[in-house]
Amino acid sequence: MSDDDWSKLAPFVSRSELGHRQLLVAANSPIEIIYFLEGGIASVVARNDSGEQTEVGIFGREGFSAAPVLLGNAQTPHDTFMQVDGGAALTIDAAHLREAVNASRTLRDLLLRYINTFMIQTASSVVSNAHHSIETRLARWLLMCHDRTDGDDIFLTHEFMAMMIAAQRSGVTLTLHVLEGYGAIKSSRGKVTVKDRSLLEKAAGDSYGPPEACYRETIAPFGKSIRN
Amino acid sequence: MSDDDWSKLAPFVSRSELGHRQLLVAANSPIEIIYFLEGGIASVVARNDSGEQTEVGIFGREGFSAAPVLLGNAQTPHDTFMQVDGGAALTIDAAHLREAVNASRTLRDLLLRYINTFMIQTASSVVSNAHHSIETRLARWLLMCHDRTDGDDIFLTHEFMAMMIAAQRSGVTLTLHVLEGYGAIKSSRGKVTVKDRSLLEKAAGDSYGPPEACYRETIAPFGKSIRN
DNA sequence: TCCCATTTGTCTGATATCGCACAGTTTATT
DNA sequence: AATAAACTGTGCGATATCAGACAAATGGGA
Repeated sequence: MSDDDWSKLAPFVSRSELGHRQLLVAANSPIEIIYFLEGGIASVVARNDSGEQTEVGIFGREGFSAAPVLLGNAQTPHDTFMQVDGGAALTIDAAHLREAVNASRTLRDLLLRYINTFMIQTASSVVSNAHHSIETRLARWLLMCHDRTDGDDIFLTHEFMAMMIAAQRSGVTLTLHVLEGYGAIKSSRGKVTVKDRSLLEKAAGDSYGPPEACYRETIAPFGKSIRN
Repeated sequence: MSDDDWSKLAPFVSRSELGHRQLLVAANSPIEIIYFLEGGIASVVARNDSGEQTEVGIFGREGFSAAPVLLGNAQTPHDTFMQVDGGAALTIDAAHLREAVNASRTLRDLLLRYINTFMIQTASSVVSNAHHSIETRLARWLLMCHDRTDGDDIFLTHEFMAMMIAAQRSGVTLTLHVLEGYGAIKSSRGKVTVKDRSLLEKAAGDSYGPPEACYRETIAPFGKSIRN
């Protein structure tokens, strides 16, 4: 982000420690505060009438919770919450952000470009849920988490991963063992450690890649905040 | 759209007849021309390495092919093509549209709000592909097509629907018979006729609704172009 | 009118995943 | 140290859907 844009935002930005599983955006209620993560991973989740949850996207340091606001909607049907703890986030009032974005074309373009990569990520999930096996989906998802994590440990339970990739918990346990058999990861209670990323990428096949490529091409040149 | 915004765009807008299955946006190549459909239905489709296609979204009269452009990307990993013929579209140069959108906040807000509903639609497809049966997915998809069609006939082959809902062709044939058994539709060669929309909605359950609600709340007030 | 390409109807077995249950293991609590 | 809670390992029948084949029907073009 340019110094100029930052100087416009800075007066309204504060910092907030994020709790475990903290809700950043509640479905169907006005969005007041926007979070720009400093670390950790947040999940955007759709909840259906019977309470079943499905992940439609994730973001970390590279992203923010403002997509609906920047697209002119005060609310969204999805919940957004912290999934992997990561300390704090920069926060700003929705109203102030909207104002700044309308005042600065460069800021607007940067944030909209991110929304574009997020859309592509969601589209990628449509494809994965449609055609890929649990093994492929899990590998893809672990890669996305790894991209947004410092180090190689990802702290999550099987139950949680199951929700994220839309599978049974027992299926996740089984599949983690398979990936572990490849030597791609090491699975232990509440934690998955990435041992050999290239093996994970092999397992994910072409399910992993397009959103990341888009990010590299359209956003990374303007500031490094995602790995690679 | 306001008269003022329209007067700014009008000089650059032309009209173009659309051919059967015409490609509106080709994946991974610069987007030059934006289409605003006057009728028919277009599909946004992801193609994977093995040529398999998966639909990530559809739009009709209410939409346009400019999402990546308006989000600051000159290209996209997805193809967009006409799926149900519908005559013509208004077209405009990507560059001119971008200019107009940057000049007019009201125009920008309107188009971005549409992109928001499109994102919600895609998110909804993530959920469907994750959790819903073929019957539910097909019902949802027929409803979305019906929303964007004049009259009750939807001209499509089973093969095509299969691709759209990520299922086998034979599964679609079977499921159409089931829906026909309910009295919801009538299926004939190359055509599905909606007989009782409420029965279709019942079959779709909560898979259908959120994107449509968002459209009604944030866009419909500013100009009618989708049914209901 | 006839032919041929397209579309649809209907089978078959194979299989990935579900849905659930329950036992074993690890961590937190007191 | 004892107990409870959370998490993981594993098994098994049920089932939706796949994957593919083939025949029947339809409709447009020669």
